[in-house]
This record gives sequence, structure tokens and C-alpha cells, in this order.
Amino acid sequence: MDNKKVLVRARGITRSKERIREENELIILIAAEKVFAKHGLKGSTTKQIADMAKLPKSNIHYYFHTKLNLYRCVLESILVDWMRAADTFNKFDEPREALKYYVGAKMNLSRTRPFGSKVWANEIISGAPEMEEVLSSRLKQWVDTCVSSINRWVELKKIVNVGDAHTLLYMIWATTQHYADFDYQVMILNNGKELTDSEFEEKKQQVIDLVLRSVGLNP
Amino acid sequence: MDNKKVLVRARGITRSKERIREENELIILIAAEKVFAKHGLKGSTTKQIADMAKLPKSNIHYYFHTKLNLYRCVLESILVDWMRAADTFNKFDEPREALKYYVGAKMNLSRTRPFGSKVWANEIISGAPEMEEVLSSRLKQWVDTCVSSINRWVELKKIVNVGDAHTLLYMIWATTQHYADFDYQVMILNNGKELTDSEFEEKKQQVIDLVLRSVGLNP
DNA sequence: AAAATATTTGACCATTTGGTCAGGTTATAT
DNA sequence: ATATAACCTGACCAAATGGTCAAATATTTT
Repeated sequence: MDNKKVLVRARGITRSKERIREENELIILIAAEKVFAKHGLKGSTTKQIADMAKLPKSNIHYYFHTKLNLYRCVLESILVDWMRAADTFNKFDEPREALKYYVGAKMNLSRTRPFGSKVWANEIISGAPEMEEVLSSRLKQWVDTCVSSINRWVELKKIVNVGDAHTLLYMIWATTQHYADFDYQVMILNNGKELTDSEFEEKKQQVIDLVLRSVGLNP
Repeated sequence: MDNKKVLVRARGITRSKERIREENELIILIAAEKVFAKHGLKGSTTKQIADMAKLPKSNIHYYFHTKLNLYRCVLESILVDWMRAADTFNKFDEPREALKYYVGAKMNLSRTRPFGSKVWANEIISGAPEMEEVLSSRLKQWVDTCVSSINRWVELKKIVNVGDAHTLLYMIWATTQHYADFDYQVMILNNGKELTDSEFEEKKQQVIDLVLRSVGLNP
């Protein structure tokens, strides 16, 4: 109808094509992240994602073509946040600072983007069919530098000899991501109540302290 | 054919009905555990499970009726091993012993039954729709006694004050289960090679040491 | 040995699924 | 103003899926 068009124009709320695409892609990505987190790639349906996004199913296909492609886009978008958190590790020379801020950043990510963490978890549990390349290139590289840092700290006697540095890294990853991936279990064992923000801050500090002590540092 | 029957009888390799059921149920459970581990409940198909078990699909339905029921049976069977490992925690009064053997038992379980761990992980990540009851009754109860033990150790100054005992428990769970749930990632970061038995024993000891130090105990 | 019971399995079915497409609407360039 | 390009979506389809069933085979009981 021309009426509608004129009305919209008059109100100045016309969305440009560019904005429309941007907005819808974001809406779909957010919806897909939630659905994939809960059901994994194979277990999620495009209909579920469409319903979550409050858009017709055809619209999902219009913007992302296939479910697999949408899934890859979700993984990619999570990777961005993930790498940002990873950066904090190498910003500090002192193990106490590096560990404190890295563990803190990972905990924050678990709090702010739990669905993303779950999608990753699902992907790795399934044998990482879509992330193989990222894991063995970008992640491997980052881990190698991390391992070097940790080994240097050991040599300089700044931390205890932890054996294989990977073991420490895995402990940090696993523990911090536990609060996202297993949030439901955490809630049940917290007497059925979600962790409040201040409770979460407490846990974060406790995790940091556990990690610091685990390498022989006194928090 | 009667020939077959006679032959089989003569060789004494006739399977009794009871054995047949036992054997097939086990075969199916093992196959289902692998498939559910990789694809979750919704993502797994009865055909996949049938192929993995090398049985016709109808056979799966004959023994377990529905996919959901089979899934529940898999979870139940995992719970048995899980609770056995949990028992080790309360067998020792001294935190050093209790933690050492519990972490060791959990690591062993990750090594011997990685698929089971993955099925559980998937279930919790999905919001534990089938395990809600087990979590809030059996698991909650066990966790409560664990928390009491840990708090007592803190009061007796046997370990450092860790704040909320749950945080320590989660660290142990997450770290040990990481070697099962994320085994693919662990492999890639181990230069694409599976951990050998002796490598795994090393990691196990390193995890134990990390945990002991994290509560202020000198390994 | 025959009746009864349990196992096995291919054929079948209703429903769900990822994906297509034509025809419509809306924004933008000329 | 009109043409063009982008957005939107209901209707549709082939393939896959969980599950059923009847008929065949195997074991156990009588």
C-alpha cells in the first residue's frame, strides 16, 4: 500500500536496505546461537531458529542460505569474542597478573555469552567437524605461545613446575567454561537459583585464587 | 532351516533367550552411547545407532521401544560408573588422600568411558531435560556431603579457605571431564596424536598436583 | 513333536526436515 | 516517475526420520 509507505516516510523510520540486512542478520545470529547451544547442529531445526528470531523460515534461508552456513557464521562470530579474551593472557609479563586477568576475562565471557560457549562445546564434543582448521591453526598457534610463557615462568622460578603447561591451560578453560556450559547444573546445585551478579563475582575471585595457588602463587 | 538348528545344537553354541537379550541390549547400549555422545539426543538417529550396533533398526526398537527410552537407559548406565567414582571422595578423612583418589578416579573415568562423559555433557548443556530429577536429588545430596567435608577441612585448617566449596568441586569436575569431552581438542593440541597411556598418567598426576596446590596442600 | 513364547527383519507409513521458488512488497538509483 | 535491485514469505517438495507391523525364524515348554 502506498499509504503505509508515505506514513513510514513521514515518520522517518524507513530502514535502509543496508540496515535491514545488518539488523536481520544479527537477529538471526543471536537466535541461532541460542538454538544451536541447546540442540547442537544436527539437533537444531531451521524452523526453531526462525521461531526464536520471530521471522519466517524462508527468511533465514534468504540471509544464510543453508543451516550449515549459518552454523559456521555463528561459530565465527563467537571466535571473535573468544580471541579477544585470549589476548589478555599475553598483555602481562608477571604470571600473577596474566593469570588473574585471563581467568577473569574467561569468566566474564562465560557470564555474558553462555550460549556461544555452549555452541563451541557442542562442536568440540562432536569432534569439531567444522572447526578443525581453526583449532589446528589459529588456536594451536595461540596455545603454543601461551605454553612458552608458562614454561618461561617456570624457568624463572616465578611459578611452580607444573609439568606440561597444557594441563594448566586446560584447567583454566574447563573451569571457567563450566559456568557457561553447565549453567543449568550450577543453578540446580545453587538451590535452584541462578547466580546473582555479586555471587558470580565471588565465584570469579575464588576461581582466580584457586588457579593462582595451583601454580604456587599466593593470591 | 533345521540343519542350522541341529548344527548349532551339536556345537553347543546355542544362545539362550536370556543371553540373547542380555547381549543385544549391551551391544545396543554401547552403540547408542557412542552415537549420542557425538550427536546428542535429537541429533542422533535410530538408524545411526542400528548401523553402529550392526543390527537392523527394528531390532533397536524391539529392545528399547523408543529412542528417548534408549537414551534414558544410556544415561542411567553411565550414572552407575559415575557414582562409583564419587564414592572414593568420602573414603578418606585426609583431604590430601580424598582429593588425590577422587581426582584420579575421575581422570580414569574420562579415559575409560569418554563417550559416557560426553552424553552427560550434552545432556547438561541442553538443560538436562531428562536428568533434572537425578541432579536435584541424588547429585545434590552427594554434593552437599562433599561440601560439608571440604568446609570441615577448612575449619580444621587442613586446607586453605576456598570460599564456596562448590567452586573447588566444579574445578575438579570440569578439569577431569575436559579430557573426555574435549578429547578431540586435546588430541589436536597434542600435535594431532592421541595421548598414550603413559602420557595420560602424567597428565593425571599433574592435575592431581594442581588441585592439591590450589587448596594449599603441597603434593 | 507340537504348542507357546521370544527374536528377527523387511516393508511400510505419517510426520518432520532442509531447502526451493514464484510472486509480491519495499527501497533506491536514474 | 519509473526501472532496478533487494527484501519478504506462503506454498511446495524430495528426502529422512521415528516408529509399526506382520510374517519368518529360533528357542523353550509341555
